[in-house]
Amino acid sequence: MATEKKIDCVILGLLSHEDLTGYEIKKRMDTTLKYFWGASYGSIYPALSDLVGRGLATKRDGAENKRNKLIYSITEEGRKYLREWVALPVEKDELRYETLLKLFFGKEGGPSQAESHIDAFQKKIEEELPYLIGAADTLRENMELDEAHKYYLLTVEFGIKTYRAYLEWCEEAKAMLSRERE
Amino acid sequence: MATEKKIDCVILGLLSHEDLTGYEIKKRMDTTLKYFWGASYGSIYPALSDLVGRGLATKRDGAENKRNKLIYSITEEGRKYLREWVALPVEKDELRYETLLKLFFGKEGGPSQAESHIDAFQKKIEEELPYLIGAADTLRENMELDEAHKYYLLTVEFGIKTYRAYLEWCEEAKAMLSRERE
DNA sequence: TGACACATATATCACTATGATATATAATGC
DNA sequence: GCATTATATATCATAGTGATATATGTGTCA
Repeated sequence: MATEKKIDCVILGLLSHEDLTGYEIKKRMDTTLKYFWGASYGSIYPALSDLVGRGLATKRDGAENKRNKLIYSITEEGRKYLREWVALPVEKDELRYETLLKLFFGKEGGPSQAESHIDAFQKKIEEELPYLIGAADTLRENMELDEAHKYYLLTVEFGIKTYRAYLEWCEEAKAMLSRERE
Repeated sequence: MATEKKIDCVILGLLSHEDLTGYEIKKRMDTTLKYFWGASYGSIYPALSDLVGRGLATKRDGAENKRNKLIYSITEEGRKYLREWVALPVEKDELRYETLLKLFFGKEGGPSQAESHIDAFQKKIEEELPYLIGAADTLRENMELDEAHKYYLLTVEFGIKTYRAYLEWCEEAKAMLSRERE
């Protein structure tokens, strides 16, 4: 049980809250989870078939419309698997920032190029931060509606905290670069 | 030129500073770069052969000892390739924190389990932060020795800033969980 | 009402990278 | 002298990405 595929665990986690199609799972990944986890269709759909094959999820036809909609639910086995995985110690926390990689080799392009990479990074963070703040407000207002909300809020506050630190760093980094340029 | 393999770019970046063996490249990855990038032997060795095949690096025998030591250098072509990649806009900055994923599904294990995941995370950060602070001090003392040092310092300061934000979050998150438990 | 764009929905595939493992030698410690 | 650790290269099954193909429903505006 030490080598769970992460994709299985994320999917089961999402299914533990509500029944979902593969497409909806991808949407959750691209909105709610994207700040700390990601997944592509190329892993989601095969994983869903596999989970059904292992009895951790079930598939039913969303026959209410003409679309080829397949709705997945978690089974008791699946919940057990999820609980066991959540209880295990974390294996890896990984940050993979191309911005920092390019900055590390920034000598190649010089200070003004480095600054424009920082600018682009800063702009992206500034755009995303309001969504995180909005999400935190919504969750705080609806804390009592679902026990899961307090855990969601924890991860959102992590995002807000780090994004604010990023923005501080952006200003300091740019100041340092322009100071050096004189 | 829009779909460079990242592994090629990191290796060329490291080789732009000094000649290295595959083993030494891995060591740089596991120490200096690990805070924002990673790579395994399984990608480094094949990439080195490939870079030589494409004329972006050269290989020579480190015959000074009996070990099968192969030393790689960057070529002019390789430097050009590196400069072009550094100039291109960043494609992806990705955070993949299993700690946050488990916390997001924290309802499954309850508050005390969530707290112990936060504790483990906090401990790891507290252990690593002094190294980053030490690295920043060393770099600041030797700024004039190498033009690259100011870019290295930029990435180290990013690490320090975010790690401090992480530690603040840990305390707040644990306080929130214990408040909720009453 | 027809046409166009966009969102929904599933599926597959070439390719990138990981993580584990195998193999062997040099250096270090006791 | 022996064991352990560090150095060093290489390979492979597996996980996951990103792009692409295919097709249907939905909104809109002329």
